Amino acid sequence: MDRAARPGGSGRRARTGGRGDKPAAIERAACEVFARDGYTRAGIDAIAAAAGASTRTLYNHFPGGKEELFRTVVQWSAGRVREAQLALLARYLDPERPPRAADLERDLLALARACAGLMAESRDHFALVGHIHAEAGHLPDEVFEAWQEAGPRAVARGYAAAMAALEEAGLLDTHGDPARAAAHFAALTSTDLAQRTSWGVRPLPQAETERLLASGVAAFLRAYAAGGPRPESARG
Amino acid sequence: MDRAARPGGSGRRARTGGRGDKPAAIERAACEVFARDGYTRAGIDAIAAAAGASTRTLYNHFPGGKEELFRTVVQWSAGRVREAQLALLARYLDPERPPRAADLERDLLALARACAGLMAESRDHFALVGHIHAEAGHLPDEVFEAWQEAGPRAVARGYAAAMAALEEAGLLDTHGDPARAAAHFAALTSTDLAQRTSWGVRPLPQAETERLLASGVAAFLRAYAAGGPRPESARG
DNA sequence: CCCAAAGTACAACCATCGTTGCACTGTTTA
DNA sequence: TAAACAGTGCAACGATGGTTGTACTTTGGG
Repeated sequence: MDRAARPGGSGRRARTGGRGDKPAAIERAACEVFARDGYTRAGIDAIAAAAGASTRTLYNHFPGGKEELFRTVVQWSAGRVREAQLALLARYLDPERPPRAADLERDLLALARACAGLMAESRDHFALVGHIHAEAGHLPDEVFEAWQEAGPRAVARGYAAAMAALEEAGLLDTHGDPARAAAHFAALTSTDLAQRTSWGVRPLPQAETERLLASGVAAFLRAYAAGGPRPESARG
Repeated sequence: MDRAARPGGSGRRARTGGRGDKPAAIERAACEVFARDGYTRAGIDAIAAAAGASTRTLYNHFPGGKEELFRTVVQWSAGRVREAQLALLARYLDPERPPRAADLERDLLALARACAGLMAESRDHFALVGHIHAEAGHLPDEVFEAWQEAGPRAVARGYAAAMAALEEAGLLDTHGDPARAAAHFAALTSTDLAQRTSWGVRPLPQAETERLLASGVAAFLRAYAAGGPRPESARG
């Protein structure tokens, strides 16, 4: 944590010296390597090499070794992506200004597309998530809990709130459970996509992605749109 | 493969000797250990010990070592569970005798429950699936392909056919894509459950499972039921 | 100039692990 | 009884990999 503020410098140059911030470089590299190889297969040497640092420097900054590095990276990555996801949510489903009914599908689709785009950008993060799930049985409970709280659960709460707001605006009928509706929206868009691409590892053609998202949003609206008129894509 | 028919015995006792079939025991044990630990973390010694065999015996039956053992176990497990899933599908959604409209939700829910039960029984298999996804980048493409063909894709085809049959019977409107409808059914029931339990590794209270399945089936029917009367659970 | 801090290269230690060879023990079959 | 064979215990090899100590270089500031 708090790598920004450290003893020694009142800000002049701190330790972000000439050739860049080593600890940050190590974290980035560790994220890449852990994402690609998983905890067990990932090698300290590979991480250090990817960071352009020596093994010794790595241990100087992360005395806890591989384990501390993994915990740090997981929390860091989860936080980063959570913020990005919540930002997208706020951008496409601003609770202050709910869309008109006719625009709901368009906005949800834009949101789903943006999430898919984020997934493609944050390939490393989502690959890491896959490894976290796979190794769930070997992670200390507190680490798993901390990750879930910092990442998925926080995002889920955000989506639940957005669904509740849409219901408030008369656009959705969540059938009494906004959180469930949010989970179903995720299942019909992100989750399916994640599984098909093995958490961002295997590519999926653009056209297929598009169809997947469109049909997911359409199905969601058929299941959760408020009583009124059916969405456009329900024809036929 | 073909462990049943081997040279040497015309069937009397073959090699399934007094203390049980070693190769089968090794496969079972390997499935357990690979499921629990993943490919990299799993140890040959641990597998041999769990099978009640010596390391040497293991290598006598699987000269390809760890890799061959993994490939064998993946195919074996995928085949077993695929058959079980298709059997459940045939039992609860017999294409020959589609249910009456009023019973559709009941039958789908029974199917989803049965699948969840199978997931709980085949904990090892689904944990293995998690590891396969996580290690997708390190598996030879042919292995990954073979697994997907022997498992998920075969099941998906079965579900798509079932959805088409239900549409034929006038019970569903798949909106032109039975395969997509099948994927959405899976996403709203199994997939969501799988993620919540980290592929069967982490437990989920019975009541929560039940609510998850019921709401998933209900949402699916709201999205895909044929024009007629809304399902019972759609009452606000 | 000297010091302190950060970084590096190198080597070594220790543990784990996949794999193999070997000698030995049973049990079945000819 | 001897041959054949499944199985075992044991030791060893080679490789990998996490970790640490040490001595050396670089950089910036008093």
